[in-house]
Amino acid sequence: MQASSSHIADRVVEAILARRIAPGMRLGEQQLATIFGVSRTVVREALTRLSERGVITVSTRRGWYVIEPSLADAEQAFAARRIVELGLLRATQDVDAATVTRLRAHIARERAALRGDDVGLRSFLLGDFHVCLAECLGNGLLADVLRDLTARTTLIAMLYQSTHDAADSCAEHVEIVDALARGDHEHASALMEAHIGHVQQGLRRETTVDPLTQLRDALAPVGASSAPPNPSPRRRGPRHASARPPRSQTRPSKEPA
Amino acid sequence: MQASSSHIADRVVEAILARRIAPGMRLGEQQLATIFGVSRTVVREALTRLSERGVITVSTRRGWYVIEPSLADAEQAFAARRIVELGLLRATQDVDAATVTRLRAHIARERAALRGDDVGLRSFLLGDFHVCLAECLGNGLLADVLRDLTARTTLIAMLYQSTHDAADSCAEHVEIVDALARGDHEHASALMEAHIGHVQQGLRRETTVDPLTQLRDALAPVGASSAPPNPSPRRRGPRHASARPPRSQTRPSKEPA
DNA sequence: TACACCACCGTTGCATGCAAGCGGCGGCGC
DNA sequence: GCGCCGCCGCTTGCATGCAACGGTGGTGTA
Repeated sequence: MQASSSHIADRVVEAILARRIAPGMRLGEQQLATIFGVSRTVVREALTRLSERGVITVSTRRGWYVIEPSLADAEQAFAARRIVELGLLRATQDVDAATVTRLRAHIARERAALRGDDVGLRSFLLGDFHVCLAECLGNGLLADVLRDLTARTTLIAMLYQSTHDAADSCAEHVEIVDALARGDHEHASALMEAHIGHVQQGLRRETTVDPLTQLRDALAPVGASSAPPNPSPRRRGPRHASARPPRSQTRPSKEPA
Repeated sequence: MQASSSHIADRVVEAILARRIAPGMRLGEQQLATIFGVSRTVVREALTRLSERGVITVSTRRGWYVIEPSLADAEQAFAARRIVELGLLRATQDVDAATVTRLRAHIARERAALRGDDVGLRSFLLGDFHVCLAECLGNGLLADVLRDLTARTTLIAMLYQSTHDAADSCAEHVEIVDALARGDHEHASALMEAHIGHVQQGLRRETTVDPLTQLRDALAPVGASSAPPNPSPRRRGPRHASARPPRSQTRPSKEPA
Protein backbone atom coordinates (compact mmCIF):
# COMPACT_ATOMS: atom_id res chain seq x y z
CA MET A 1 0.00 0.00 0.00
CA GLN A 2 2.27 2.74 1.35
CA ALA A 3 0.39 5.98 1.25
CA SER A 4 1.32 9.46 2.42
CA SER A 5 -0.80 11.32 4.90
CA SER A 6 -2.15 13.78 2.33
CA HIS A 7 -3.01 10.86 0.16
CA ILE A 8 -4.98 9.21 2.91
CA ALA A 9 -6.75 12.46 3.77
CA ASP A 10 -7.70 12.99 0.15
CA ARG A 11 -9.01 9.48 -0.09
CA VAL A 12 -11.26 10.07 2.86
CA VAL A 13 -12.62 13.29 1.39
CA GLU A 14 -13.23 11.54 -1.91
CA ALA A 15 -15.08 8.82 -0.09
CA ILE A 16 -17.24 11.41 1.62
CA LEU A 17 -17.95 13.15 -1.67
CA ALA A 18 -18.90 9.76 -3.08
CA ARG A 19 -21.16 9.13 -0.11
CA ARG A 20 -19.20 6.07 0.84
CA ILE A 21 -18.43 7.49 4.24
CA ALA A 22 -21.41 8.59 6.31
CA PRO A 23 -21.61 11.32 8.93
CA GLY A 24 -20.80 10.11 12.40
CA MET A 25 -18.73 7.23 11.09
CA ARG A 26 -15.76 6.32 13.18
CA LEU A 27 -12.29 6.31 11.65
CA GLY A 28 -10.05 4.20 13.83
CA GLU A 29 -6.36 4.88 13.69
CA GLN A 30 -5.28 1.27 13.72
CA GLN A 31 -8.04 0.43 11.28
CA LEU A 32 -6.81 2.92 8.70
CA ALA A 33 -3.21 2.04 9.43
CA THR A 34 -3.94 -1.56 8.48
CA ILE A 35 -5.87 -0.58 5.38
CA PHE A 36 -3.17 1.71 4.04
CA GLY A 37 -0.26 -0.35 5.25
CA VAL A 38 1.39 2.37 7.30
CA SER A 39 1.90 3.03 10.96
CA ARG A 40 -0.52 4.90 13.17
CA THR A 41 1.75 7.92 13.02
CA VAL A 42 1.04 8.55 9.37
CA VAL A 43 -2.67 7.95 9.86
CA ARG A 44 -2.74 10.37 12.76
CA GLU A 45 -1.17 12.97 10.53
CA ALA A 46 -3.85 12.42 7.93
CA LEU A 47 -6.59 12.62 10.54
CA THR A 48 -5.07 15.79 11.93
CA ARG A 49 -5.16 17.30 8.46
CA LEU A 50 -8.80 16.33 8.04
CA SER A 51 -9.76 17.77 11.38
CA GLU A 52 -8.08 21.01 10.39
CA ARG A 53 -10.20 21.01 7.26
CA GLY A 54 -13.25 20.67 9.44
CA VAL A 55 -14.26 17.32 8.04
CA ILE A 56 -13.76 15.15 11.09
CA THR A 57 -13.68 15.65 14.83
CA VAL A 58 -11.65 13.95 17.49
CA SER A 59 -13.16 12.92 20.77
CA THR A 60 -10.41 12.53 23.32
CA ARG A 61 -9.30 8.98 23.76
CA ARG A 62 -12.48 7.78 22.08
CA GLY A 63 -11.82 8.15 18.43
CA TRP A 64 -12.06 10.20 15.26
CA TYR A 65 -15.52 10.75 13.86
CA VAL A 66 -16.84 12.22 10.67
CA ILE A 67 -18.71 15.41 11.52
CA GLU A 68 -22.49 15.37 11.87
CA PRO A 69 -23.43 18.93 11.09
CA SER A 70 -26.35 20.42 12.98
CA LEU A 71 -29.02 22.35 11.15
CA ALA A 72 -27.27 25.56 12.17
CA ASP A 73 -24.05 24.19 10.69
CA ALA A 74 -25.92 23.30 7.54
CA GLU A 75 -27.25 26.81 7.26
CA GLN A 76 -23.76 28.17 7.66
CA ALA A 77 -22.22 25.82 5.15
CA PHE A 78 -24.74 26.66 2.48
CA ALA A 79 -24.38 30.35 3.22
CA ALA A 80 -20.63 30.03 2.81
CA ARG A 81 -20.99 28.19 -0.47
CA ARG A 82 -23.40 30.78 -1.76
CA ILE A 83 -21.04 33.58 -0.86
CA VAL A 84 -17.98 31.97 -2.37
CA GLU A 85 -19.57 30.66 -5.52
CA LEU A 86 -21.62 33.73 -6.29
CA GLY A 87 -18.65 35.93 -5.50
CA LEU A 88 -16.57 33.82 -7.83
CA LEU A 89 -19.03 34.13 -10.69
CA ARG A 90 -19.47 37.85 -10.20
CA ALA A 91 -15.73 38.41 -10.11
CA THR A 92 -15.19 36.53 -13.34
CA GLN A 93 -14.60 38.80 -16.27
CA ASP A 94 -14.80 36.46 -19.20
CA VAL A 95 -14.38 32.78 -19.76
CA ASP A 96 -12.36 31.54 -22.67
CA ALA A 97 -13.34 28.69 -24.95
CA ALA A 98 -10.98 26.20 -23.33
CA THR A 99 -12.64 26.70 -19.97
CA VAL A 100 -16.08 26.15 -21.40
CA THR A 101 -14.81 23.03 -23.08
CA ARG A 102 -13.42 21.72 -19.84
CA LEU A 103 -16.62 22.41 -17.96
CA ARG A 104 -18.69 20.76 -20.67
CA ALA A 105 -16.40 17.76 -20.49
CA HIS A 106 -17.09 17.56 -16.81
CA ILE A 107 -20.80 17.71 -17.40
CA ALA A 108 -20.46 14.98 -19.99
CA ARG A 109 -18.95 12.79 -17.31
CA GLU A 110 -21.81 13.66 -15.00
CA ARG A 111 -24.26 12.54 -17.67
CA ALA A 112 -22.38 9.31 -18.18
CA ALA A 113 -22.49 8.67 -14.46
CA LEU A 114 -26.21 9.38 -14.44
CA ARG A 115 -26.71 6.70 -17.07
CA GLY A 116 -24.51 4.30 -15.14
CA ASP A 117 -25.34 2.77 -11.81
CA ASP A 118 -22.41 3.97 -9.75
CA VAL A 119 -24.19 6.15 -7.22
CA GLY A 120 -20.90 7.10 -5.60
CA LEU A 121 -19.31 8.38 -8.77
CA ARG A 122 -22.49 10.27 -9.59
CA SER A 123 -22.49 12.03 -6.24
CA PHE A 124 -18.81 12.76 -6.49
CA LEU A 125 -19.01 14.33 -9.92
CA LEU A 126 -22.04 16.39 -9.02
CA GLY A 127 -20.19 17.90 -6.10
CA ASP A 128 -16.91 18.13 -7.93
CA PHE A 129 -18.50 20.32 -10.57
CA HIS A 130 -18.36 23.22 -8.18
CA VAL A 131 -14.74 22.57 -7.32
CA CYS A 132 -13.91 22.27 -10.99
CA LEU A 133 -15.68 25.54 -11.68
CA ALA A 134 -13.60 27.34 -9.08
CA GLU A 135 -10.44 25.86 -10.53
CA CYS A 136 -11.42 26.82 -14.05
CA LEU A 137 -12.24 30.33 -12.95
CA GLY A 138 -8.67 30.53 -11.83
CA ASN A 139 -8.61 30.37 -8.09
CA GLY A 140 -7.06 27.28 -6.60
CA LEU A 141 -7.30 28.68 -3.09
CA LEU A 142 -11.04 28.93 -3.29
CA ALA A 143 -11.24 25.59 -5.05
CA ASP A 144 -9.74 24.01 -1.96
CA VAL A 145 -12.16 25.85 0.26
CA LEU A 146 -15.04 24.73 -1.89
CA ARG A 147 -13.88 21.14 -1.80
CA ASP A 148 -14.21 21.08 1.95
CA LEU A 149 -17.45 23.00 1.87
CA THR A 150 -18.87 20.59 -0.67
CA ALA A 151 -17.81 17.64 1.45
CA ARG A 152 -19.64 19.28 4.29
CA THR A 153 -22.84 19.82 2.35
CA THR A 154 -22.64 16.27 1.06
CA LEU A 155 -22.54 15.03 4.64
CA ILE A 156 -25.46 17.30 5.43
CA ALA A 157 -27.40 15.92 2.52
CA MET A 158 -26.76 12.41 3.77
CA LEU A 159 -27.76 13.33 7.29
CA TYR A 160 -30.96 15.09 6.36
CA GLN A 161 -31.77 12.94 3.39
CA SER A 162 -31.81 15.41 0.58
CA THR A 163 -34.52 14.84 -1.94
CA HIS A 164 -32.92 16.83 -4.70
CA ASP A 165 -32.60 14.75 -7.81
CA ALA A 166 -29.24 14.10 -9.42
CA ALA A 167 -30.61 14.61 -12.90
CA ASP A 168 -31.97 18.00 -11.91
CA SER A 169 -28.60 19.03 -10.52
CA CYS A 170 -26.89 18.05 -13.73
CA ALA A 171 -29.42 19.97 -15.79
CA GLU A 172 -28.82 23.02 -13.68
CA HIS A 173 -25.09 22.68 -14.17
CA VAL A 174 -25.69 22.68 -17.90
CA GLU A 175 -27.67 25.88 -17.69
CA ILE A 176 -25.02 27.56 -15.60
CA VAL A 177 -22.27 26.70 -18.04
CA ASP A 178 -24.44 27.78 -20.95
CA ALA A 179 -24.98 31.14 -19.34
CA LEU A 180 -21.26 31.47 -18.71
CA ALA A 181 -20.46 30.56 -22.28
CA ARG A 182 -22.85 33.26 -23.43
CA GLY A 183 -21.01 35.68 -21.21
CA ASP A 184 -24.16 36.29 -19.21
CA HIS A 185 -22.61 36.24 -15.77
CA GLU A 186 -25.58 37.87 -14.13
CA HIS A 187 -27.79 35.04 -15.23
CA ALA A 188 -25.19 32.46 -14.31
CA SER A 189 -25.09 33.86 -10.80
CA ALA A 190 -28.84 33.76 -10.51
CA LEU A 191 -28.90 30.18 -11.74
CA MET A 192 -26.19 29.20 -9.30
CA GLU A 193 -28.03 30.80 -6.44
CA ALA A 194 -31.17 28.93 -7.40
CA HIS A 195 -29.20 25.71 -7.79
CA ILE A 196 -27.71 25.89 -4.32
CA GLY A 197 -31.11 26.86 -3.00
CA HIS A 198 -32.67 23.77 -4.57
CA VAL A 199 -30.12 21.50 -3.00
CA GLN A 200 -30.60 23.14 0.35
CA GLN A 201 -34.37 23.08 0.15
CA GLY A 202 -34.27 19.40 -0.57
CA LEU A 203 -33.49 18.85 3.06
CA ARG A 204 -35.72 21.41 4.62
CA ARG A 205 -38.56 18.96 4.92
CA GLU A 206 -36.93 17.06 7.72
CA THR A 207 -36.56 20.23 9.68
CA THR A 208 -40.14 20.50 10.87
CA VAL A 209 -40.42 16.80 11.58
CA ASP A 210 -40.11 15.87 15.23
CA PRO A 211 -36.99 13.96 16.31
CA LEU A 212 -38.98 10.83 17.13
CA THR A 213 -40.13 10.41 13.56
CA GLN A 214 -36.58 10.90 12.44
CA LEU A 215 -35.42 8.20 14.78
CA ARG A 216 -38.17 5.87 13.61
CA ASP A 217 -37.05 6.47 10.03
CA ALA A 218 -33.50 5.79 10.98
CA LEU A 219 -34.42 2.52 12.62
CA ALA A 220 -36.58 1.35 9.75
CA PRO A 221 -35.71 -2.07 8.30
CA VAL A 222 -33.06 -1.91 5.64
CA GLY A 223 -35.34 -2.23 2.67
CA ALA A 224 -34.91 0.35 -0.08
CA SER A 225 -32.28 2.11 1.94
CA SER A 226 -29.78 4.15 -0.03
CA ALA A 227 -27.15 3.43 2.55
CA PRO A 228 -23.60 3.36 1.25
CA PRO A 229 -21.81 0.02 1.02
CA ASN A 230 -20.13 0.24 4.38
CA PRO A 231 -18.31 -2.67 5.95
CA SER A 232 -20.80 -2.96 8.77
CA PRO A 233 -23.72 -1.15 10.33
CA ARG A 234 -21.79 0.53 13.07
CA ARG A 235 -23.38 2.76 15.61
CA ARG A 236 -24.06 6.29 14.69
CA GLY A 237 -21.35 8.19 16.42
CA PRO A 238 -20.31 10.22 19.41
CA ARG A 239 -22.73 11.68 21.88
CA HIS A 240 -21.68 15.21 21.18
CA ALA A 241 -23.21 15.01 17.75
CA SER A 242 -23.68 18.73 17.45
CA ALA A 243 -20.47 19.71 19.14
CA ARG A 244 -18.68 22.74 17.82
CA PRO A 245 -16.87 22.19 14.55
CA PRO A 246 -13.17 21.41 14.96
CA ARG A 247 -11.50 24.60 13.97
CA SER A 248 -13.58 26.55 16.45
CA GLN A 249 -10.76 25.92 18.87
CA THR A 250 -9.33 28.95 17.17
CA ARG A 251 -10.35 31.56 19.65
CA PRO A 252 -12.43 34.36 18.26
CA SER A 253 -10.14 37.24 17.45
CA LYS A 254 -7.78 37.51 20.34
CA GLU A 255 -4.70 39.62 19.95
CA PRO A 256 -1.28 38.05 20.24
CA ALA A 257 0.41 37.82 23.59
CA MET B 1 4.60 25.70 29.08
CA GLN B 2 2.60 22.74 27.89
CA ALA B 3 0.66 23.72 24.81
CA SER B 4 -1.61 21.77 22.54
CA SER B 5 -0.94 21.53 18.84
CA SER B 6 -3.83 23.83 17.88
CA HIS B 7 -2.55 26.29 20.40
CA ILE B 8 0.89 26.28 18.89
CA ALA B 9 -0.52 26.61 15.39
CA ASP B 10 -2.64 29.56 16.42
CA ARG B 11 0.32 31.20 18.05
CA VAL B 12 2.25 30.96 14.82
CA VAL B 13 -0.59 32.46 12.81
CA GLU B 14 -0.91 35.27 15.32
CA ALA B 15 2.78 35.92 15.04
CA ILE B 16 2.47 36.10 11.27
CA LEU B 17 -0.46 38.47 11.51
CA ALA B 18 1.62 40.58 13.88
CA ARG B 19 4.52 40.51 11.42
CA ARG B 20 6.73 38.86 13.96
CA ILE B 21 7.32 35.91 11.68
CA ALA B 22 8.60 36.70 8.23
CA PRO B 23 8.07 34.81 4.98
CA GLY B 24 10.70 32.18 4.37
CA MET B 25 11.47 31.85 8.05
CA ARG B 26 12.38 28.41 9.20
CA LEU B 27 10.39 26.73 11.96
CA GLY B 28 12.52 23.95 13.40
CA GLU B 29 10.71 21.12 15.13
CA GLN B 30 13.14 20.82 18.01
CA GLN B 31 13.28 24.59 18.29
CA LEU B 32 9.54 24.92 18.77
CA ALA B 33 9.46 21.86 20.97
CA THR B 34 11.89 23.52 23.32
CA ILE B 35 10.03 26.82 23.28
CA PHE B 36 6.66 25.30 24.05
CA GLY B 37 7.96 22.61 26.35
CA VAL B 38 6.50 19.67 24.47
CA SER B 39 7.91 16.87 22.39
CA ARG B 40 8.51 17.03 18.68
CA THR B 41 5.41 14.95 18.12
CA VAL B 42 3.09 17.71 19.25
CA VAL B 43 5.02 20.31 17.30
CA ARG B 44 4.84 18.17 14.19
CA GLU B 45 1.09 18.01 14.60
CA ALA B 46 0.92 21.79 14.82
CA LEU B 47 3.12 22.18 11.77
CA THR B 48 1.01 19.69 9.87
CA ARG B 49 -2.07 21.73 10.71
CA LEU B 50 -0.39 24.90 9.50
CA SER B 51 0.73 23.30 6.28
CA GLU B 52 -2.85 22.19 5.70
CA ARG B 53 -3.94 25.78 6.14
CA GLY B 54 -1.44 26.77 3.49
CA VAL B 55 0.64 28.91 5.80
CA ILE B 56 3.84 26.91 5.84
CA THR B 57 5.55 24.41 3.58
CA VAL B 58 7.68 21.44 4.39
CA SER B 59 10.80 20.68 2.44
CA THR B 60 11.65 17.03 2.88
CA ARG B 61 14.25 16.42 5.52
CA ARG B 62 15.25 20.06 5.40
CA GLY B 63 12.69 21.85 7.46
CA TRP B 64 9.42 23.71 7.71
CA TYR B 65 9.33 27.15 6.16
CA VAL B 66 6.82 29.96 6.17
CA ILE B 67 5.50 30.38 2.66
CA GLU B 68 6.93 33.01 0.37
CA PRO B 69 4.10 33.72 -2.02
CA SER B 70 4.98 34.53 -5.59
CA LEU B 71 3.35 37.45 -7.34
CA ALA B 72 0.92 35.02 -8.92
CA ASP B 73 0.08 33.70 -5.47
CA ALA B 74 -0.42 37.24 -4.27
CA GLU B 75 -2.81 37.92 -7.10
CA GLN B 76 -4.75 34.81 -6.21
CA ALA B 77 -4.87 35.57 -2.52
CA PHE B 78 -6.21 39.05 -3.05
CA ALA B 79 -8.71 37.77 -5.57
CA ALA B 80 -9.91 35.23 -3.04
CA ARG B 81 -10.23 37.84 -0.33
CA ARG B 82 -12.15 40.11 -2.64
CA ILE B 83 -14.53 37.34 -3.57
CA VAL B 84 -15.16 36.20 -0.03
CA GLU B 85 -15.41 39.61 1.58
CA LEU B 86 -17.51 41.22 -1.11
CA GLY B 87 -19.72 38.15 -1.24
CA LEU B 88 -20.09 38.34 2.49
CA LEU B 89 -21.14 41.98 2.42
CA ARG B 90 -23.55 41.46 -0.42
CA ALA B 91 -25.13 38.48 1.28
CA THR B 92 -25.70 40.39 4.48
CA GLN B 93 -29.28 41.50 4.91
CA ASP B 94 -29.08 43.82 7.85
CA VAL B 95 -26.72 44.39 10.71
CA ASP B 96 -28.07 44.88 14.20
CA ALA B 97 -26.86 47.45 16.65
CA ALA B 98 -24.83 44.99 18.69
CA THR B 99 -22.78 44.06 15.65
CA VAL B 100 -22.06 47.67 14.83
CA THR B 101 -21.02 48.22 18.42
CA ARG B 102 -18.67 45.30 18.30
CA LEU B 103 -17.10 46.44 15.06
CA ARG B 104 -16.71 49.98 16.39
CA ALA B 105 -15.06 48.55 19.48
CA HIS B 106 -12.61 46.77 17.25
CA ILE B 107 -11.86 49.95 15.40
CA ALA B 108 -11.34 51.73 18.68
CA ARG B 109 -8.67 49.19 19.49
CA GLU B 110 -7.11 49.79 16.09
CA ARG B 111 -6.96 53.49 16.85
CA ALA B 112 -5.40 52.85 20.22
CA ALA B 113 -2.78 50.67 18.57
CA LEU B 114 -2.11 53.39 16.03
CA ARG B 115 -1.39 55.83 18.83
CA GLY B 116 0.80 53.27 20.57
CA ASP B 117 4.11 52.01 19.29
CA ASP B 118 3.42 48.30 19.10
CA VAL B 119 3.76 47.73 15.38
CA GLY B 120 2.89 44.06 15.78
CA LEU B 121 -0.40 44.69 17.54
CA ARG B 122 -1.25 47.35 14.99
CA SER B 123 -0.71 44.98 12.10
CA PHE B 124 -2.60 42.23 13.85
CA LEU B 125 -5.66 44.33 14.55
CA LEU B 126 -5.73 45.77 11.07
CA GLY B 127 -5.84 42.29 9.61
CA ASP B 128 -8.11 40.92 12.28
CA PHE B 129 -10.75 43.48 11.42
CA HIS B 130 -11.65 41.44 8.39
CA VAL B 131 -11.85 38.23 10.38
CA CYS B 132 -13.95 39.97 12.98
CA LEU B 133 -16.25 41.28 10.29
CA ALA B 134 -16.83 37.80 8.94
CA GLU B 135 -17.55 36.53 12.42
CA CYS B 136 -19.94 39.37 13.11
CA LEU B 137 -21.72 38.79 9.87
CA GLY B 138 -22.40 35.34 11.14
CA ASN B 139 -20.19 32.95 9.30
CA GLY B 140 -17.50 31.26 11.33
CA LEU B 141 -16.51 29.02 8.44
CA LEU B 142 -15.61 31.97 6.28
CA ALA B 143 -13.99 33.72 9.21
CA ASP B 144 -11.55 30.83 9.41
CA VAL B 145 -10.91 31.01 5.70
CA LEU B 146 -10.34 34.71 5.95
CA ARG B 147 -7.93 34.31 8.81
CA ASP B 148 -5.67 32.17 6.67
CA LEU B 149 -6.12 34.42 3.68
CA THR B 150 -5.26 37.45 5.76
CA ALA B 151 -2.17 35.74 7.10
CA ARG B 152 -1.23 35.10 3.53
CA THR B 153 -1.69 38.67 2.41
CA THR B 154 0.21 39.86 5.45
CA LEU B 155 3.13 37.70 4.38
CA ILE B 156 2.81 39.08 0.89
CA ALA B 157 2.85 42.60 2.22
CA MET B 158 6.03 41.82 4.14
CA LEU B 159 7.63 40.23 1.15
CA TYR B 160 6.82 43.00 -1.29
CA GLN B 161 7.05 45.82 1.22
CA SER B 162 3.60 47.26 1.10
CA THR B 163 3.50 51.00 1.28
CA HIS B 164 -0.10 51.24 2.36
CA ASP B 165 -0.37 53.27 5.52
CA ALA B 166 -1.87 51.83 8.67
CA ALA B 167 -3.79 55.00 9.43
CA ASP B 168 -5.38 54.91 5.99
CA SER B 169 -6.44 51.33 6.51
CA CYS B 170 -8.07 52.19 9.79
CA ALA B 171 -9.86 55.16 8.26
CA GLU B 172 -11.20 52.89 5.54
CA HIS B 173 -12.42 50.44 8.12
CA VAL B 174 -14.32 53.25 9.76
CA GLU B 175 -15.98 54.18 6.50
CA ILE B 176 -16.96 50.58 5.82
CA VAL B 177 -18.56 50.16 9.21
CA ASP B 178 -20.32 53.48 8.85
CA ALA B 179 -21.80 52.40 5.56
CA LEU B 180 -22.89 49.13 7.12
CA ALA B 181 -24.46 50.93 10.04
CA ARG B 182 -26.39 53.08 7.60
CA GLY B 183 -27.58 49.92 5.91
CA ASP B 184 -25.90 50.98 2.71
CA HIS B 185 -24.43 47.62 1.78
CA GLU B 186 -23.80 48.61 -1.78
CA HIS B 187 -21.54 51.39 -0.68
CA ALA B 188 -19.90 49.19 1.93
CA SER B 189 -19.03 46.68 -0.77
CA ALA B 190 -17.59 49.39 -2.95
CA LEU B 191 -15.52 50.70 -0.07
CA MET B 192 -14.28 47.25 0.78
CA GLU B 193 -13.29 46.60 -2.80
CA ALA B 194 -11.40 49.89 -2.85
CA HIS B 195 -9.81 49.08 0.49
CA ILE B 196 -8.48 45.73 -0.63
CA GLY B 197 -7.39 47.36 -3.85
CA HIS B 198 -5.40 49.96 -1.96
CA VAL B 199 -3.62 47.37 0.10
CA GLN B 200 -2.82 45.37 -3.00
CA GLN B 201 -1.65 48.38 -4.98
CA GLY B 202 0.71 49.29 -2.18
CA LEU B 203 2.93 46.49 -3.32
CA ARG B 204 2.58 46.84 -7.05
CA ARG B 205 5.49 49.19 -7.22
CA GLU B 206 8.03 46.52 -6.57
CA THR B 207 6.69 44.55 -9.48
CA THR B 208 8.26 46.65 -12.17
CA VAL B 209 11.54 47.06 -10.34
CA ASP B 210 14.31 44.80 -11.54
CA PRO B 211 15.40 41.94 -9.26
CA LEU B 212 18.86 43.44 -8.75
CA THR B 213 17.47 46.53 -7.08
CA GLN B 214 15.34 44.36 -4.91
CA LEU B 215 18.37 42.35 -3.87
CA ARG B 216 20.33 45.49 -3.14
CA ASP B 217 17.51 46.69 -0.92
CA ALA B 218 17.41 43.39 0.83
CA LEU B 219 21.14 43.49 1.51
CA ALA B 220 21.10 47.06 2.73
CA PRO B 221 22.60 47.64 6.20
CA VAL B 222 20.10 47.15 8.99
CA GLY B 223 19.42 50.79 9.69
CA ALA B 224 15.76 51.80 9.88
CA SER B 225 14.73 48.27 9.09
CA SER B 226 11.27 47.28 10.27
CA ALA B 227 12.42 43.72 10.75
CA PRO B 228 10.66 41.79 13.46
CA PRO B 229 12.55 40.94 16.65
CA ASN B 230 13.77 37.58 15.50
CA PRO B 231 16.35 35.57 17.39
CA SER B 232 18.89 35.86 14.64
CA PRO B 233 19.22 36.94 11.03
CA ARG B 234 18.85 33.55 9.48
CA ARG B 235 19.03 32.95 5.82
CA ARG B 236 16.03 33.50 3.69
CA GLY B 237 14.68 30.06 3.13
CA PRO B 238 14.47 27.13 0.81
CA ARG B 239 15.53 27.25 -2.76
CA HIS B 240 12.08 26.52 -4.11
CA ALA B 241 10.86 29.90 -2.95
CA SER B 242 7.97 29.95 -5.35
CA ALA B 243 7.13 26.30 -5.12
CA ARG B 244 3.52 25.31 -5.31
CA PRO B 245 1.52 25.91 -2.15
CA PRO B 246 1.16 22.88 0.13
CA ARG B 247 -2.38 21.80 -0.49
CA SER B 248 -1.75 21.57 -4.21
CA GLN B 249 -0.91 17.97 -3.60
CA THR B 250 -4.63 17.58 -3.79
CA ARG B 251 -4.93 16.42 -7.31
CA PRO B 252 -7.19 18.54 -9.49
CA SER B 253 -10.56 16.87 -9.61
CA LYS B 254 -9.87 13.21 -9.98
CA GLU B 255 -12.69 10.81 -9.36
CA PRO B 256 -12.47 8.28 -6.55
CA ALA B 257 -10.89 4.92 -7.16
C1' DT C 1 -35.06 -7.03 40.28
C1' DA C 2 -32.60 -2.85 39.91
C1' DC C 3 -28.81 -0.11 40.83
C1' DA C 4 -24.12 0.93 41.76
C1' DC C 5 -19.40 -0.21 41.71
C1' DC C 6 -15.26 -2.24 39.79
C1' DA C 7 -12.10 -4.29 36.71
C1' DC C 8 -10.88 -5.16 32.07
C1' DC C 9 -10.27 -3.93 27.26
C1' DG C 10 -9.64 -1.02 23.53
C1' DT C 11 -8.40 3.32 22.01
C1' DT C 12 -5.93 7.51 21.69
C1' DG C 13 -1.99 10.86 23.43
C1' DC C 14 2.57 11.48 23.50
C1' DA C 15 7.59 10.69 24.01
C1' DT C 16 11.40 8.54 22.34
C1' DG C 17 14.55 6.02 19.28
C1' DC C 18 16.44 5.04 15.05
C1' DA C 19 17.20 5.51 10.17
C1' DA C 20 17.47 8.20 5.94
C1' DG C 21 18.52 12.27 3.38
C1' DC C 22 20.07 16.91 2.43
C1' DG C 23 23.62 20.59 2.98
C1' DG C 24 27.91 22.10 4.11
C1' DC C 25 32.75 21.65 4.42
C1' DG C 26 37.11 19.96 3.96
C1' DG C 27 40.32 17.50 1.25
C1' DC C 28 42.02 15.94 -3.00
C1' DG C 29 43.01 15.90 -7.77
C1' DC C 30 43.62 18.50 -11.96
C1' DG D 1 43.73 28.27 -8.22
C1' DC D 2 39.63 25.95 -9.20
C1' DG D 3 36.37 22.42 -9.26
C1' DC D 4 34.77 17.99 -7.73
C1' DC D 5 33.90 14.31 -4.51
C1' DG D 6 33.19 12.16 -0.18
C1' DC D 7 32.26 12.57 4.75
C1' DC D 8 29.79 14.41 8.71
C1' DG D 9 26.28 16.68 11.24
C1' DC D 10 21.73 18.24 11.65
C1' DT D 11 17.06 17.70 10.56
C1' DT D 12 13.02 15.39 9.46
C1' DG D 13 10.22 10.76 8.65
C1' DC D 14 8.34 7.16 10.80
C1' DA D 15 7.60 3.18 13.87
C1' DT D 16 7.05 1.63 18.29
C1' DG D 17 6.21 1.57 23.27
C1' DC D 18 3.95 2.96 27.22
C1' DA D 19 0.60 5.41 29.91
C1' DA D 20 -3.92 7.43 30.61
C1' DC D 21 -8.60 7.34 29.99
C1' DG D 22 -13.42 6.25 28.35
C1' DG D 23 -16.67 2.57 27.79
C1' DT D 24 -18.60 -1.86 28.78
C1' DG D 25 -19.78 -5.90 31.02
C1' DG D 26 -19.95 -8.44 35.13
C1' DT D 27 -20.70 -8.84 39.91
C1' DG D 28 -22.19 -7.70 44.44
C1' DT D 29 -25.63 -5.59 47.29
C1' DA D 30 -29.93 -3.28 48.79
